[in-house]
Parts: sequence; structure tokens; C-alpha cells
Amino acid sequence: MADGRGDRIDPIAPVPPYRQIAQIIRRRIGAGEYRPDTRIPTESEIVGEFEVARSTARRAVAVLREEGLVYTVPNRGSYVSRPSG
Amino acid sequence: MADGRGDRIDPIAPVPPYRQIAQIIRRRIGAGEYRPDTRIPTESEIVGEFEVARSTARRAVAVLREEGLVYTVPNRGSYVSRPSG
DNA sequence: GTGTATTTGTTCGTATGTATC
DNA sequence: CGATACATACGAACAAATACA
Repeated sequence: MADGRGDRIDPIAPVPPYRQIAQIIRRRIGAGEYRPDTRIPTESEIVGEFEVARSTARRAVAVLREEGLVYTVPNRGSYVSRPSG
Repeated sequence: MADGRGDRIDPIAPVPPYRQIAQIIRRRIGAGEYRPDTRIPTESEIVGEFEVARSTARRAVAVLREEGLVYTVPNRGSYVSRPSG
């Protein structure tokens, strides 16, 4: 379960899918499923797991990046940020 | 003409380029221009002939692969499938 | 064995058009 | 009208396997 399979989004919830996905990944990071400097799921994997468009997957990752929770390396993927300090 | 030069895609047609290209290759296979177990054009060749991005060329090939019309050998190319049976 | 070219695999960056709410 | 979402397309970079001189 370390991969969190079973998490689902509700496409008709008031909170848009991209935020729900960001929340799920945020929780996994907090739970240590994705650790510092290791890659979080690629956009394609997010698309596959949550059955959303790539643009939605990208937005979810963008939310986490803007929060500073992850950093994105072009053409490589997005990685969990190390605790600041 | 066995190489099909002259086939063109319409970038603004309702049918997207990647499907038009798949259709053209599909037709060539049906016409025997590309025969069983022989390679179809590489992604680069498709890019050159139809003047599309590689990602579009890949999608066209993916369509044919999903239809079972061709099989792709990693790092080698895509080949015409043999008639099932 | 080395080096280079070819070819597919992967991944992110960005833009446009359409549709829905 | 704005935000969200999906489909499509082009671009760029790099990896890995294969082929060949």
C-alpha cells in the first residue's frame, strides 16, 4: 500500500480534481511514501492512476511545487524537497 | 509510388494529424507496400514525410500498434504484423 | 573494444482549440 | 467571463539498446 492505491478523486466534488490529487500526493509525502530527493509519480503515472488529463496532473504537481513541497527537474521528473534548513 | 509520396495530411481537418497518418500507413499496409515482418517507416521518416513532431509520429504508430496491425521492437522499429492465424 | 549513428523510450515545457460549469 | 478539464500538437533533452565501421 505504500503506493497508496485505493486513493480516488471525486470528479464532481466542490474541490477540483487537481487539488484533490495534490492533496493525496501531499499526504503521501507526509506519510513518508515519497521521500526527500526521490521522485514522485510522473505526470503519466498520475494520469494513469487517477484517470485525468495530463493538464490536470500537471496542475496538481504545480500546486505542490508552488508550495515548495516538491521541485521539478525538466525532463526528469518532480522530486520531494528536503526539509528546509 | 510504392513509397506513397504524395500523401498529405490536413492539419486543420476534423480528424487529427496522428490519425490521418495512421490511416495512410494503414492503407499502405493493406496495399502491400509494407509487408509482414518488414519495417514501416521510422519515427524520423514519418516526421520527415509529413512534417509533424516526433510525438505525433509516435502517436500514429501507437494507433496501429493498438490495432495489432504492427508490432514495435524497442530500439529497432515497428514491423507489419503477420496475418493472424 | 571504441566510437558513432540510429531508433525507440521517457519525461517535462508550452501552446492552442473546444467544452463545461 | 473566468476556472477547470480534455485532446491535440510541437519542442527539447536525455536514456538505453542496437548496429556498424
